[in-house]
Amino acid sequence: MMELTRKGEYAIRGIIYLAQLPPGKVALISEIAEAAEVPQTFLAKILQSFAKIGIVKSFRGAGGGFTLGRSAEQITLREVVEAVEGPILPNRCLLGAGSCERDGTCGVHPVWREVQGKVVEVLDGVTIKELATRTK
Amino acid sequence: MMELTRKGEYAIRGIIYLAQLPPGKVALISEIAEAAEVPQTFLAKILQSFAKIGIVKSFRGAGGGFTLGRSAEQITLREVVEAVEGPILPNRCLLGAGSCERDGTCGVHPVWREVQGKVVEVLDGVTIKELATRTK
DNA sequence: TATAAAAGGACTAAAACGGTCCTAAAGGTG
DNA sequence: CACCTTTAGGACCGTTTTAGTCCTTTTATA
Repeated sequence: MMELTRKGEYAIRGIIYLAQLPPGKVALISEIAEAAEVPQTFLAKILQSFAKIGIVKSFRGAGGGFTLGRSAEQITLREVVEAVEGPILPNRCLLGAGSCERDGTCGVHPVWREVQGKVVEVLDGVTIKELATRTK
Repeated sequence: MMELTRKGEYAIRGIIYLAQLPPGKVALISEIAEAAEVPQTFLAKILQSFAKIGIVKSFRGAGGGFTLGRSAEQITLREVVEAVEGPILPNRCLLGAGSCERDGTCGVHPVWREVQGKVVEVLDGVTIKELATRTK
């Protein structure tokens, strides 16, 4: 249970590759995909969605490509994972207030909240910078 | 991300119901399903699989039904969840040794291991007994 | 023997996953 | 301006997982 999808895996690999580049360098999607060993068109979708929320910047046309949207130490693993997989949410109950009618009566509720808290804490504590320097 | 499936949700509800019964009482699947508000045939499958691994005991024929396989304080939430959803595994990497060729080079690996550890710790720390007394 | 359960197996609709492909738009270059 | 390069967007698609249902068989009781 709780498995990261390929999409998430690919997203992380791609972003780490970008973080390992000399600052300011623009990388082609083809280059990133090859280096990260990820299907190119699939990665393109992922990075396009990242561009929308500012995690990466994209440039079209000749000389275009992708860069990180911020410095690597300002991007957390949590951000990347949530951007692609949605919020860390071990149970639907935890969504909005009232999203679970059993809310008051269900004793499992606080357990899921704790799990959520721990996972968020770990993923928030890791930056892409750290991952980039540790990897490879 | 990391969402429990309905199957997992139903399994927990069903087992909590059993834990709330007077010790030794045998409950019909129809009774459990109704009380836990779970589709009966679906819950039947779940409890049947639990019977195989001893989390519950089942009895056929008239007067039959289900009971807990052990006392509620000896069943952890982790056990129930893993029985139904498989092992807590935030990333495939963590499976067997060598299941991930990037093993040595990938800096994300230890993060997933930490996530796994925290989640397991929380779920292992909660017994069905606790949930049963807290619920309702 | 009839009846009351659970057990097992086959089946299914719908959603999510893991992509591909094609066209359009935007930005450089001669 | 025309052409080329590169990302953006949308449609599509096969496979797997989810979330069940239904029918038959086995086991136990009365």
